[in-house]
Amino acid sequence: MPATGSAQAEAWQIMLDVFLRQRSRFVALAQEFGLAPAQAIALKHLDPETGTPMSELARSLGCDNSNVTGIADRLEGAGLVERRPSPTDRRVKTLVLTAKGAEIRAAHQRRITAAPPEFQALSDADAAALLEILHQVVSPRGDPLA
Amino acid sequence: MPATGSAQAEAWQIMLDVFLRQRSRFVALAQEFGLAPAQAIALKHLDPETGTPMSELARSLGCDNSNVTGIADRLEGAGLVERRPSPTDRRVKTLVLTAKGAEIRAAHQRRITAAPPEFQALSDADAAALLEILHQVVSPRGDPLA
DNA sequence: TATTGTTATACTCTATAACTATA
DNA sequence: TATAGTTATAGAGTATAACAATA
Repeated sequence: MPATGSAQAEAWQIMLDVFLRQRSRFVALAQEFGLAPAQAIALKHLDPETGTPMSELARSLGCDNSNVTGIADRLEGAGLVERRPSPTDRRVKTLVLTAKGAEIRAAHQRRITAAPPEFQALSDADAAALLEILHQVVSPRGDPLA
Repeated sequence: MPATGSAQAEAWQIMLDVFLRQRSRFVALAQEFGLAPAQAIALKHLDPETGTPMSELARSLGCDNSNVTGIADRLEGAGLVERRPSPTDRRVKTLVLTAKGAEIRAAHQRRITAAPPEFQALSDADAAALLEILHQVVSPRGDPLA
């Protein structure tokens, strides 16, 4: 069923289609690293330098604090993160990547950010044009699509 | 951290970013219709004309048959689908949308396919160019990104 | 009073394995 | 033998509500 309406709407609908088709790929890739999908997303949101307070992670993930407790439990159980008390606020626990966690996070990021063949097949000119247009949609700074 | 490497890879990485940002939107939208995320995706995959055999739905969703049993239970409990025996194979049950299910499916599709403001803001020329390039990535026929 | 993290509870999604009824 | 759907079981994600410690 072809998208009807403006070119803007049609483009969006194709993007939606791409999302949907990538879903199973994302799940399978996370699994390759022994991660459940939410765990992979959580790892991605952890600051590799400073670590990230649990409540901040909850906000990044758009979920409840109580949910993060369980995700952190499992990541900690797998030896990928560590709960560290905040020096400035004794209520806060900061999730910090272990060496193993940092390694897995980086490897997963490398794999997931590698362009699929269909993107690699674009001509340089098309890729450059695509990049420029996407930059308008997701402006480098600011709150794109938020 | 800016994407490094080819324009192809950079474009892909921006697409990934858009996916991630849409996640919570998708969940919230499904919830507006009283649907869990997987239920919304299942509804989308049901053929509104003929209905869809449960095992075919399992393949579309990339999950096990046993999983579809539960999803179908809940959709049926909500009065959105009906299990109907196949006339040609007595092992098969076809999931058919009820009137209410068809309505909710259509309304949800209308909402989710509406382009976000950032896409609507593209110039007609940019939108047309984007559309053309995306068509190369997801070719109208064939197995894009599969 | 408000926030952080936890616990308890409940529901959904998911897979595996065992089962049935068909084919 | 193989497939379609179910059931049982288990683990993961999610939210709400209640709680202790801290701000």
